[in-house]
Amino acid sequence: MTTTRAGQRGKDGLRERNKRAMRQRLSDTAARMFIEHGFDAVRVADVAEACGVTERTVFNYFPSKEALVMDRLEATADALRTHLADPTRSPVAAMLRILDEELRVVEAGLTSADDHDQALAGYRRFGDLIRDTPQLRAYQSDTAERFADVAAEVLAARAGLRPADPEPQAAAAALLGLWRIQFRSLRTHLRPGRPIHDGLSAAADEVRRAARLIEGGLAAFPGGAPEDQ
Amino acid sequence: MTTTRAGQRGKDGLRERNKRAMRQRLSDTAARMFIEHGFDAVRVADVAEACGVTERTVFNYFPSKEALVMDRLEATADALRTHLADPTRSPVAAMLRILDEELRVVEAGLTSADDHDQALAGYRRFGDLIRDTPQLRAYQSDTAERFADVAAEVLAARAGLRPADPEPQAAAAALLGLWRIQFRSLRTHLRPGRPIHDGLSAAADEVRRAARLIEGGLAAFPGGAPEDQ
DNA sequence: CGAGTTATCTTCAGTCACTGAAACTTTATG
DNA sequence: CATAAAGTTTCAGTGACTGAAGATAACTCG
Repeated sequence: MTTTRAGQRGKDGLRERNKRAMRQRLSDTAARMFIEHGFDAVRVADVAEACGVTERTVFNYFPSKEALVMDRLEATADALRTHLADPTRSPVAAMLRILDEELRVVEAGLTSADDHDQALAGYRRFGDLIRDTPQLRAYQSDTAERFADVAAEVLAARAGLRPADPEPQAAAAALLGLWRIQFRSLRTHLRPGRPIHDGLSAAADEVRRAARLIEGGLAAFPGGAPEDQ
Repeated sequence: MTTTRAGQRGKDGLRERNKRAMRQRLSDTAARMFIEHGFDAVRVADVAEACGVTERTVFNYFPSKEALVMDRLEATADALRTHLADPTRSPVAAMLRILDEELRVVEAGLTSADDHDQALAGYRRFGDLIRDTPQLRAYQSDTAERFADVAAEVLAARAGLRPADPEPQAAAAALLGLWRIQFRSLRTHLRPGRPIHDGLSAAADEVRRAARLIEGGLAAFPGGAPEDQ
């Protein structure tokens, strides 16, 4: 069994580099084409041809047409596992930390571009693509559900409960709500012409408002409960 | 334009009856076949053949293979619109009411059967089918997301906010979490051999525990926040 | 009841995502 | 360089889903 040497397995090597490059190229090309012509109007074979490979090769890299562009979400699951487990912060505080980190990633991506407005427009078009494509929204909500399962697991471990117990489940659902709110809020407030930092803090504000509500409880929902009884 | 007379449009008539019967027959047949052989092992054409119609006809009745068996969920959206809007109850109380109603529907369906254990086994197998079929889970979480949008809309109207505001969004996410918990809880506690009413109240208890948490706020999450600071 | 209108079903031909297997090419290793 | 491993292409196929045109059933009205 002539196997790969332990010293360089997994990282360097021309093979690995090519693979990462091709993966990125496929994803970027697909995003560009989907944005320009619409998700349904572009066949996987088209993306493949545009990258000079076979359709089969695309499916060797990505498990589905949707994953071609939604792959980026997968990073969040790790963040959930890492930060939610920290017992020195409340679950809501931990989630806010995760979301703030994502915000900073977005900020870095946008401000590092030559033309901020152009970068913003690109970000926004990608958001539009997701919003306008049922299959991508479905993919996203499926991902969110997996996130919720991860969160429930971590929270249960913190609290000495089982993941299937109602408290971690309910808490996970509420926390994942914050994630969605930030996503939606970014789409709302990040727009060309508006300063990036401005939009980001507007989004962060809305997330904080939501966080305050679920931290303090829906009993405080405006116009909600009859006070007495 | 010789159009249908107003007096009987939409309800009676042999045509409408046949249509409803065929729809039910397709759905039931599909559920039975999916449960027996697995979702992927049954082609839409198989379901069609078993019902003596063409594959094309199946797709005239249902927009997708998944909808063939997941159609039943759609009723819940109406309940959300109706009950969540009631301003005399808190959002959580209103949601509990909706969930309790669904519980009673399940109870009625199960206790009305000749053999309770058989009915329970059938219910459970259907739950297993959903749990074991990624495409059906995806369909369900997509449906849940639409529910959340409805809930956010209604809650925003109650509170004099816009549906996109963070409070209704966060509240809707938390409330929909309760729906999922009840679903999961029913699957856990409803099992052949256990009295139906027993399983139902166990499920109701878990939902109430979750409701208490989100009503009072995640600040009370066990082992959660450091008390001071 | 019979003719005409309309809704629905069937047939047919096609698109496209996705998969498995086998031949072939490129990269890594001794 | 020889050889193994990994990656790519080619090929052939499955199955969900769609549009269009013709056949059939059900409803309307005279």
